[in-house]
Amino acid sequence: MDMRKLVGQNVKRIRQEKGLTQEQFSLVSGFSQQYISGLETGNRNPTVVTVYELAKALGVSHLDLFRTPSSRTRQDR
Amino acid sequence: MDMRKLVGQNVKRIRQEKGLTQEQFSLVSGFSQQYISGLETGNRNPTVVTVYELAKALGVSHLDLFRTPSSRTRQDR
DNA sequence: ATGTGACTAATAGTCCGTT
DNA sequence: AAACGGACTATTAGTCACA
Repeated sequence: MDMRKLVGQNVKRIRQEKGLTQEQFSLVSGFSQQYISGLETGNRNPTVVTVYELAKALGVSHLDLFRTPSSRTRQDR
Repeated sequence: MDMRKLVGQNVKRIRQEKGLTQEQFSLVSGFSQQYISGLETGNRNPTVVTVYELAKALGVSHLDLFRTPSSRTRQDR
């Protein structure tokens, strides 16, 4: 399991569900657009504190950023 | 929410449930006993990849290391 | 609107020893 | 058996210029 990609894909999916661009998410989260890009493409290995800040900015539980597709319930999708 | 302490307490609890000492867990996980000590006391901020490796060594899902007490079901406890 | 390469400062994680 | 500290190396945080 590639945790970098898992977290990155979850951030990307939830961000898009909220209708945010990387630049808009950059403003609300305080992270740079480039850093968010690196995260979403799975090129970053964030710490647990960083993931928590991302989840907070997205308005979801930190657990949501660690879920695999199979661990998400149908109503999540 | 202090993610360092949350992860640390979960590691400590599950390790103890398995009846492992920090030194034994050090051997199966490949992380040093000193590092595990720092983790469990909430003084470390591990990366998501590290948390995944810890979970694998403990034989649990990585999600189990991110759960708050209130997000754990009764049969977990 | 997103991704990449290069960069510095901070910190993740090591090994040594000690308590 | 668990925690603490110092010195050390590898990796991450976070940015900028640009594609």
